[in-house]
Amino acid sequence: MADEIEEEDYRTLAEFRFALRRFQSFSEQAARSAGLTPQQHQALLAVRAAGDGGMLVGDLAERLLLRPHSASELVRRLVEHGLATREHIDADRRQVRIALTGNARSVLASLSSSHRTELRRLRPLLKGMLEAL
Amino acid sequence: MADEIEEEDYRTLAEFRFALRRFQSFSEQAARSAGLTPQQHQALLAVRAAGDGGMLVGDLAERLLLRPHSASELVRRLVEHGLATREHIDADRRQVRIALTGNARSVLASLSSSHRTELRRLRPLLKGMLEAL
DNA sequence: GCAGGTATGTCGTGGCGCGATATAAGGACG
DNA sequence: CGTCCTTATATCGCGCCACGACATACCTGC
Repeated sequence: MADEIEEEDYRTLAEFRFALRRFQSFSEQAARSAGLTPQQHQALLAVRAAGDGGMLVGDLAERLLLRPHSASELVRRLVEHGLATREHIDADRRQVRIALTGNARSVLASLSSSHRTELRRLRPLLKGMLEAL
Repeated sequence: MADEIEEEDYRTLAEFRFALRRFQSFSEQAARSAGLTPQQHQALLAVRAAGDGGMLVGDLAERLLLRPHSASELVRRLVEHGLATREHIDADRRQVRIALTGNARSVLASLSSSHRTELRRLRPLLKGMLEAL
């Protein structure tokens, strides 16, 4: 498909993936140091980014590219760890609104700050790799 | 740490992660359609990018950010699926050189081509997100 | 030639997403 | 206002994969 791939293209693709893995490895380390699994961190970020109205379980599934029932399990683990609360909404009592606890917001603020710093550090590298494709 | 994170920063970080997940979801789909797990795809790419000399198990671990024994298991699965061969090297018989089979090279060429196309498609989006950080 | 380090491999475990299935609530329509 | 279909979330068992702990083979300094 498309045109031919040359030796250098393989190297470029491999380097790009290596850079992504390093970022994700940084992120995973940071999350675990904060007492979260990487998925829990992503869930907190997604909910927080949705704003004060919070987020429904189905919306979280959509943002994390998970099946709804997997998002449901993830939310259950968040609640177990005191990071989120669940609440049936009145308009449609099948739906569940997720809200973050104060502790979760605090942990996420710290994680987000270090992530922004790391991403700014990696930005030139990543931009260079995107050029090379 | 660093300075304060605002609402918009959360949204930016969340959007960036969402874009990464979409790329990885694309990649995972492509790999599975080609009969590979995502990790197997990454292993093939790393070995191929290392050039004709092939790659040692430990080098693969380093590039995939895995523990050496996890890379060893990954290579075992590659061999099981007819995607790679293993060979002890003469200079140091503890070390194992990995080489790709013709089938693996063929599958990887196709995957790499579609990945390059997809990455070029995503490039403007990703560059925009890097700017926004 | 052996003590200790290094490269790879084996085995059992745990976390997480999924498929299949369940529960519960809303909606359409007679 | 019951029947049936759809939607939103939840439960359960399973499979995959990376890991820790440990094992094995081999190299290397002294």
